Amino acid sequence: MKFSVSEENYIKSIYHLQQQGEVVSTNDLASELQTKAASVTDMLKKLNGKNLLNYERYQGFTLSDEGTKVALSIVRKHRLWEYFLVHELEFGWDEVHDIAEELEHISSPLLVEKLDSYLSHPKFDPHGDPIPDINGKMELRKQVNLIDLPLDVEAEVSAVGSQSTELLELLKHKNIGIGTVLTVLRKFTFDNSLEIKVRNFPPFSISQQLAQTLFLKPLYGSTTVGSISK
Amino acid sequence: MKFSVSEENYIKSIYHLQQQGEVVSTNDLASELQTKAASVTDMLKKLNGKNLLNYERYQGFTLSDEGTKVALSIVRKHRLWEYFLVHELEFGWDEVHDIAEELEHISSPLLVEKLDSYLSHPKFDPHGDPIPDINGKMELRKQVNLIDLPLDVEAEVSAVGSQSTELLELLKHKNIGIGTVLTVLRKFTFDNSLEIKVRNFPPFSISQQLAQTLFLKPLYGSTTVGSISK
DNA sequence: ATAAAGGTTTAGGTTTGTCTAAATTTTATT
DNA sequence: AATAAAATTTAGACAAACCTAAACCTTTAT
Ligand SMILES: [Mn+2]
Ligand SMILES: [Mn+2]
Ligand SMILES: [Mn+2]
Ligand SMILES: [Mn+2]
Repeated sequence: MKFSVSEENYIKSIYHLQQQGEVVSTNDLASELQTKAASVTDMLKKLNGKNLLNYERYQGFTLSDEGTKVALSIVRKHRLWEYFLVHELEFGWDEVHDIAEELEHISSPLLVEKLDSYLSHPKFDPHGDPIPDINGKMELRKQVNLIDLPLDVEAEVSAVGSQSTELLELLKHKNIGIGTVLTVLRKFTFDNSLEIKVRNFPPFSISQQLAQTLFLKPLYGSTTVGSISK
Repeated sequence: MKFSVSEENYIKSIYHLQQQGEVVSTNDLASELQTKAASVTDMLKKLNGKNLLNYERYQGFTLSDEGTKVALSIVRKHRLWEYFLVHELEFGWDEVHDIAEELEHISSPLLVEKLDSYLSHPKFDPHGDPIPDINGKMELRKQVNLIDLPLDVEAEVSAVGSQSTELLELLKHKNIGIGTVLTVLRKFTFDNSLEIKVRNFPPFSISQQLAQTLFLKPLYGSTTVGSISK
């Protein structure tokens, strides 16, 4: 089955929203896709007609098994292309999202598999998110939100919770990226800000908003499953 | 200025038709794009409104300077991606046209330039066609049609006149590709077929239809400018 | 020179994906 | 339980890119 760019973008967005809160609402999807609720309803009818959704009027919706398979294949393409752009073409990890948003719709399955081999079957994209294999299986990296990281535990930044330019600009300024190793020195309850330490830098502080978008993998033990971004 | 996939496909097709016969007709463009003349007229009005064409009702049309610039940038992307697919991803040169037909519409100019660097600024695509540089300039390879190649002159296949699967299947069967060096041993006037010799193979014969789609670069001297395919 | 043929454009529709405004259903509040 | 608020769907329109059929030019042939 072949889908339009629009259909694919809807399917992928539903997939991402489901990662957070099980059932998805019309308004949430509209705001995710920067469109209007009425347009979403139209598309829901179409996708439901193609058996990609579990959908009951007024009750929210989720992807069917078939829909999930389609979503995972788009996510696979998106993350493989991001990996290619960063590791082969030398883009910055903060520049690749919009380009991958287009490349993910190229339809050749053979292309995807050749690209995957060419890149030696990478397991994670440049934002730390796992790349589904051809069957939709992917590694679940054990991640902790920075907010939940205990004091003095060394951990490596492994994912960021959004790809907004604003966030990536701030991370660049603070010299934080995927792979950065840090520990939390203090937590301030007044504003939930954190004092953190990165090797070779003096300690500095991070706002609650920023900490909430960072996911880390503790270097020794201490495992929790966290949420996952695009 | 940003154009839709459809607009870009029209612009590129007009460019290719112009390479053959100066002014382009509605019907020719319709058949090139596998669409109907009425649809072509609709699009001509649109492109003309954007100053991409020289168009007068009933009189045919050509690309304006602006239109030519747009066309060359799409051709550049198409051929760079084909080069990438063949030389990096190990596709056969007969498998890449349709994928490049999609990739050529990815809109990031930075991506194109990074890809060009990554590939070390190739000058010709896998079908022997020249790749325009960022300013639209490209090498004009001196080519002769196989029909016009004198007897016993060694020449290298440098371009094929179409990308149809049927043609490429036949070329594969005969072990002819870009780079193949051959000489013409005899010409038969009855059916215009040719007896040719490729190094390490016994002589074999080629039909007029096939010879007409092959363009070659003589290895010593003997220069003519030939036409150019996609 | 006129008529026929061929090529091109216009008129009027369809599909896809979007929108605003109005109607409907669900959920929250008193 | 009734009402107000919020979320969702429906109704009706619109632009893009197609289509068929009919009308309109241009070219070719008698
Ligand atoms: Mn996309
Ligand atoms: Mn990513
Ligand atoms: Mn194309
Ligand atoms: Mn080519």
